[in-house]
Parts: sequence; structure tokens; C-alpha cells
Amino acid sequence: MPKAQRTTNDRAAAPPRRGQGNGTRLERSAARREAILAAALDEFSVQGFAATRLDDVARRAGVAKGTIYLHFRDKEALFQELVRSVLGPFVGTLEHVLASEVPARVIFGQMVEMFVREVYGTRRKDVIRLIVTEGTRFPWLAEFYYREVLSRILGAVRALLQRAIERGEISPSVARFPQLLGAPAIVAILWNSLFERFEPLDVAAFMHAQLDLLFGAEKDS
Amino acid sequence: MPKAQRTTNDRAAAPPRRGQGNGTRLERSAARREAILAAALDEFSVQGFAATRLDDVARRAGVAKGTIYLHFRDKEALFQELVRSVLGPFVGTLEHVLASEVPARVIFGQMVEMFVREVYGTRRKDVIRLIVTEGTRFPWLAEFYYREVLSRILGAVRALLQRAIERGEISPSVARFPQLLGAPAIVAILWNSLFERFEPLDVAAFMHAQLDLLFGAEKDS
Amino acid sequence: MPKAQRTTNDRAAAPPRRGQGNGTRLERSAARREAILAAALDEFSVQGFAATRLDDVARRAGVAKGTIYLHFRDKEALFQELVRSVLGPFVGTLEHVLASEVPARVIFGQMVEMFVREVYGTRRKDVIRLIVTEGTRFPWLAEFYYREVLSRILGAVRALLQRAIERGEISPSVARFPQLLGAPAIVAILWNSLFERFEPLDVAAFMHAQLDLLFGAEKDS
Amino acid sequence: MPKAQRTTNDRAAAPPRRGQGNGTRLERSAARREAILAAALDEFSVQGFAATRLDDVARRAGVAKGTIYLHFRDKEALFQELVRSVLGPFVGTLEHVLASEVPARVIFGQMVEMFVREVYGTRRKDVIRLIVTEGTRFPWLAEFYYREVLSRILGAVRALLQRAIERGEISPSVARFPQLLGAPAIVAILWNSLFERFEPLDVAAFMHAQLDLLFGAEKDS
DNA sequence: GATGAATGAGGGTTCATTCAT
DNA sequence: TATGAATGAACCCTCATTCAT
Repeated sequence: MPKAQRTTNDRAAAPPRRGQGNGTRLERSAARREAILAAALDEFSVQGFAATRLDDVARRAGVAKGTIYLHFRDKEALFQELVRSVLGPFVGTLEHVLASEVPARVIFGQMVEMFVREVYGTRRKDVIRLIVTEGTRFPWLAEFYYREVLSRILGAVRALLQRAIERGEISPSVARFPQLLGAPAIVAILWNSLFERFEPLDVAAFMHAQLDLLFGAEKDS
Repeated sequence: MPKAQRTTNDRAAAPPRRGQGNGTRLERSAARREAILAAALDEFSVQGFAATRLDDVARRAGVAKGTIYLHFRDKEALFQELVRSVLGPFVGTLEHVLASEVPARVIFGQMVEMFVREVYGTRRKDVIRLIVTEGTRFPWLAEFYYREVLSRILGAVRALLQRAIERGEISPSVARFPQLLGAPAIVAILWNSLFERFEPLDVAAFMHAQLDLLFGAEKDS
Repeated sequence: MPKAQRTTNDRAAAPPRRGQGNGTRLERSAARREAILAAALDEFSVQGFAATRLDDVARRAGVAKGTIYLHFRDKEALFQELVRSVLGPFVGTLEHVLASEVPARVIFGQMVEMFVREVYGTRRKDVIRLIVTEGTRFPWLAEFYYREVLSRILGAVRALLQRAIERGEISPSVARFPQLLGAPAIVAILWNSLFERFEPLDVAAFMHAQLDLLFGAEKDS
Repeated sequence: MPKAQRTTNDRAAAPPRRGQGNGTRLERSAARREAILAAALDEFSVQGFAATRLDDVARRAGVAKGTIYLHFRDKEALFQELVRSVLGPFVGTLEHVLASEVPARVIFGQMVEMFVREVYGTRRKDVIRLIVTEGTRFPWLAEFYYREVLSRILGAVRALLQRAIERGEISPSVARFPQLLGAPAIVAILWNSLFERFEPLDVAAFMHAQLDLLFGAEKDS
């Protein structure tokens, strides 16, 4: 989406339908909160944090500007909640997959598939991008991502690689840099966000190519 | 409070010393321009384009706010000149290195060394980061980088890989994604800008590990 | 010091009295808009468009600076709306008066009275002055005034003079320049705005003197 | 000249021809001063005082910005000198003409011709306009014009009208408003500056029509 | 004298945040 | 609870004025 100018009047999902029976007061409040988070992600992704106007977030969410402040202390808290709400629930499932006992090659194959489906194909991709683009301005952001996501994944990957080395599935030297496994994922997200219009990158194939380097080329795709 | 950390009163190198014999008028004008560019890079790198105040750039460069406008049309032009001035002179040297006729493995080893010395060890690293962080908001930025830098590098790398495959130095499958060679470089820059305080990444070793994957482990590093 | 006289802290009519029951929200919004227009007219009339600070307009209107932008796109739009809001409603009444069937002399006498009461005695006088002083810098302003006001008045006056000539009330030669009837009105406004402190000009008498020239001296005033 | 956008690189009369023998140092200084005054009049006339940039004046005059300050204390002093330099020498000649002993009708006929030639056909017209447009913002301007020009002209005109009345050339009632004689002149200048593109006004004919009203229609055009 | 780079106060405009309804 | 009009601090950019050359 290289669009830089502002979209004006496209709101999120359903029209407000105020005063109708679509849920209890609590449910409606929660739905509003979600709508705001979704709208904020849209805007932050395109404009960046600093250049995003809460006015636009509110319009896109179909709420009034003041409503945002009923759910979030300020713009930065909204950003923080956004990152947590998108990434938080995901962390648990990651460790689960990595703890499996099947061969490393198979697990990493599953990881690629999972990344493409659950990250690259979803809004999580945008949050990952936001961490890269806003991380230096918001130390809590880099820290949150490192502590809650990266360190856990890397820990699990290190354990997995250790087992793979012990089984002779992989060369010992690469275990020093588990980041080598994640690098193509990050690069794929960034590449397509910046250069897709010039030269699109096939994310899954790209990641598999890196797996081929690590484990030797095999049957898959 | 969207103001993240904000450095206040550190100016560039030498104090102004108005009216002294530090160069001709033209020389001092050029020096000021450079000081502004350097200060802008500092600020843009930390705050991002949108959150950077030209006031801070001016203070850091040791000039008055209005002086910026003697050298650059507006904030975005300053940004544009910044990217061009840092990357422009570099583009030529890149192709020179990649055109060498020694074995691919050797060339890529030189590339790693060159990247560490000429990019990671310099302000160019910060400009690369800016392209990643601001590229979606400034289409000209992504386009400039793709046309002037990426496409040229990738073209040369592809040619190099082709020769390497023909000589049997490398497996044919990887030639499809020359980006695999650059991925560790980008990831290393981003990793250390975000997570160095938690877990620093040895850039050279990281890149060499990827080379080992491509060519098989060897003597170097 | 290009700041001529500058009135500082006199605001409009009533103090803000926020949160009190002075009208519905819509009424208060409209009242604010009017206050801003009135304040803008005051400032523009004295300082001219370019030298007027919106800060001063806001203070005089008793609102914050940002409030102006809730009602007007920018400074020039405020100016435009100001001219339209003051002159617009007046255009219709003009033609009505000129269409009367009584003798020309009587109609022009009524016109004088109407001008003194409805233009010279009101803010419309200031808008007329603004058209003279800012008309060259804002082509839309001169055009608006010519199309919406002048050409209509002149058309009606020409018709009226034609009838007067046919009835022998007036010499044919003057019909060529209906502007001769309006000239004293314009000159009176300008004279008193510039030289009243030295030598005030009796607007009604001045205009009647011109009528006397056209129709011959008679009973009135 | 309804042109609102700025003309960029058209300088006044002769190219600088620095270092050539076009006069003594004093002569060249005086020439520069004149060039600046001429350029200032051009710019002030089109943009108005407040919106005129001394940068543009300097460029149009073919001098550097700083040079203006060698001749004039500040922007307002430049404006003041401009008005004085254009109108000052003219005042004397006016009184001379009005003191003539020929019939009033003849004198006024000469005045019309003189106005068209010496005012409307010259830069003096622009200064008159500036007095109208900037007079409220600069009290000294209105005062200067009233004291040095208007009061003198009106005095002479009053005396002339008095004589004309005594000779029966004119009705006594009009002597009360000598401004009636000048009104068409002012209105003609303003009309053509604002509305010439829609409906040009023949200045000489317009003024003669007013004379015809005062003295009765006669031979002259 | 003449220059024009440099200055920095000032003004138009934006937008996060508040609060009366 | 939700609204959105109102606020005012902040920021980009301009331009009158200065001053070292």
C-alpha cells in the first residue's frame, strides 16, 4: 500500500446502528474497543505512529474522537494495547509448535506454513512492521517484543537446533545464529511492503529456500 | 505524551565562532550544509521523519532554524537530499566490487567485509534503516532505493550466482533468491538498532554464517 | 516595525461563560461563527488582510485560535465567507428598490437614505472598503463584487436613467456613466475612513449634492 | 494587474553593469536609490505593503537585499519615502494651475487633462491607490496626504468655486462639496484597478461628464 | 559602499486531549 | 457512556533585519 494521501470516509466493518439490540452494553463496549484497535492498526501501518491522526482512527472505527479516550489513556497507550492485543495471544501457540518432537526439518516446515498463514496473511504482519519502524522511538516496544516474543522463540529454536545437531540433522556451526531462521521472514515482510510493486517476493518459497540451505534441498515445494 | 526520548542540547562538532577565519564563505556554507545533513540524519534516525523537529535539527547542527531553508526547500527535501547524499556516492563502488572475477565465495567474503566497514560502521547504516522505516510513507524513497541500489546489487549478485552455479560452487536452487544473501545484512542492522541492549548480534559472524550455509563451511572467521 | 496601531485585549461582547445555559450547542456554534466573522471584519478593516493575525481575531472573538479552523478552512476562506455573509443577503434588497416605478429623482433619494442607513451605518461599509483595499490581491473578491453587486446595481440604474431620460427628467449625456451616481458613496466611505479626523464629510448631504447636480436642486435636504 | 502570484526575475530598468563608468559614486548611489523606490512602488502596488517582500523589491531593483538598508531605515521608511518622492514634487504644480484666472470651466478642463496625463498615466496613480489601501494602517500616510495634497487642492478649488459662483458660472449649492470634483478621479482609478477586465471606464470622459453636470453640457468631448 | 548568508521572532495551521452536553 | 466542539501547545516555514566579508 504505497498510498500516502489520507483515505477519508471508509469506516471499518458494520455501520453503527445505534440504539439497536446488538449485544449488551458490555458487549458493545468491547466491540467498540476492538473497532478502535483495528482502525488504529490500519492507520498506524500506513501513516506511522507520529503521522497518524486520532481523528482518522475514530472515523475509521466509526466512533467519536472522545470515545477513544474512554478506552485508552492516550495515543501511545492505544499503540501499546494494540501491539499487546495482536501479539500477546500468539506467543503461546508459538512455543507449543516449537516444542514438538518430530524432526527439526519438519517443524521448521510447519513454522513456515504457520508464518505465512498466521502472520504474513494477517494483521500480525503489520504489527511486526510497526515494531521495526517504531521500535527506536518507543523503547518499551522493542523491549516488549524482545521479552515476550523474540527471546521465547529464539530459546525454543535454540533448543530445537541443539536436538537437531545431536541427531546430526544439521551442521553445528549454524546453531550460533538462530536468527538465520527468522531473517527471511522479516525480510519478506519488509521487502513486499516496500518493493512489491517493483518485484514481488514469494514469501513461502523464500523461506523454504533458506531451509534448504540449512538442511539440504529436499522434496518440498 | 508521544515524545519518546528527546535529546535536547547537544550540538554538532565545533561551536559557531562567527566571523572567524575558518574557510571562505563558500566553504563555510558547504560545511553548514553538511552539518545540517548530519544533524538531520541523527534526528531522523532516532525520532523518525514525522516526529523530528527542524528546531532540533538546527540546534544540533549549530545553526538557526531559518538557515536550514537556505539549503533545503522544506523538511522532505532535506530528507531526500540526505538519502541521496549518503547513498549516491556509494552506488558506484558497489557494482565495481561485484564485477570481480575471483570465485563467488571470495567476492561475497569481500562484500561482507565491505558491508561491515562501509555500511554498518558508518551513517549509511542509519539511512538504510530510514528506508525501511519511512519507505512506505514516501514512495519516492522506496523507489529511489530499489532503482539505484537494490536492483543493481541484485542484478550483479544474480550474475555472480549464475557463474558460481556453472562452476559448481553453489547449489542451483538458491540462485532464485539473491535476497538470501542480503537478508542477514538488513536483519543485523535492524536487530542491533532494536535489541542490541538485550542481546547484541555480531554482524560479520552472522553474515559469514549465512555464507557458510550457501557455500559450505570453510576457513574464514 | 511594520506594526501600525494594534489593539490588544478587547474581546467581543459577552465573556465566554463556558458550560452555562446560553443556548443549544448548535446555537452557540452559530454564535461563535458570527463572533469570529465580526472579529475578523474588525481586524481586517484596520490591519488589512495580510497584516491581520488570526491570533487577534480569535482573542477579539473570545475563542481559541483553533476554533477558527472549525468554521473556516483557512484565513482566506474566512475572508471570503466574511464578504459573502455581509454582502450576500443585501444583494436581493438592492434590486427590489431600484425596480420601483416612482420618478427617478425619488428613487435615488431613497437610495441615498438606504445607503446611509444600511451601508454607511453598518459593517457593510467596512466590507466595501475591504473590496477596494484587497480587491487587486484577491481576484475572486473583485469578481464577486462586480458580478453580484455592481453589475446588478448598474444594470438597474441604467434602466432607471433610461426611463428618466425618456420622461425628460434628466439630461441624456449622463446616462453614459451610471457610476457617477455611486461615486459619491464610495468616496464618502473612503474619505471618512481616512480623513474624518481632519475634516469629516456629511455623507447624506454629499450624495444629495450630487443628485442636485443631476436633477437640478430641489426641496429635499 | 490582477496578477497575484509573484513575478520572479524581471528586474527594473537597466542591467547593473557593475564597475563601469556610468557616473560618479554619488550618482550611482542616487540611481540605486531611485531603482529601489521604483521597484518598491511596483511591488507595493501589486502586493500591498504587508505582503511585499523586500527580497522581491531588491531583486526587481537589481540590488542586494542589504543595499535597501543603506538607503532606508526600514520597510516602512521606504514606503514613506516612496510616497513623498512621488507626490511631493507634484503638489507645487497643482496649486499653480488652480491659481489661474481663466474661467473655472476652463481650469477644470485643464485639470482633467492634467490628471489623465500626470496622474492616471503615471506611477502617481499607484501611489494614490496606496494611500487609499494603506491609509488606515499608517496614520502618517493619511495625514501626509491630507496636509500636503488634499487640503491644498481643496483650498484652491474652494477659492476657484467661490469666484465662479460670484461670476454666476456655477450654482452656489455645489461649492459646499469641492470633493465632488475629485470624486470621479478617485473612482476612476479604483474602478479600473478592480474592474477594468470586466468593464473598463474611460477616465477622461467620466471626469468630463461630471464637469458637464456642474457647469452644464458644452462643446468639449 | 555593497553583498547575501545568517538570524530568530512571528504567524498560519494541525492535532492530541479535554469536558460540557 | 458517547459525543464532538473547543482548546492551546507545538511545529513548519517566512521574511525583516543584521553583519562579516
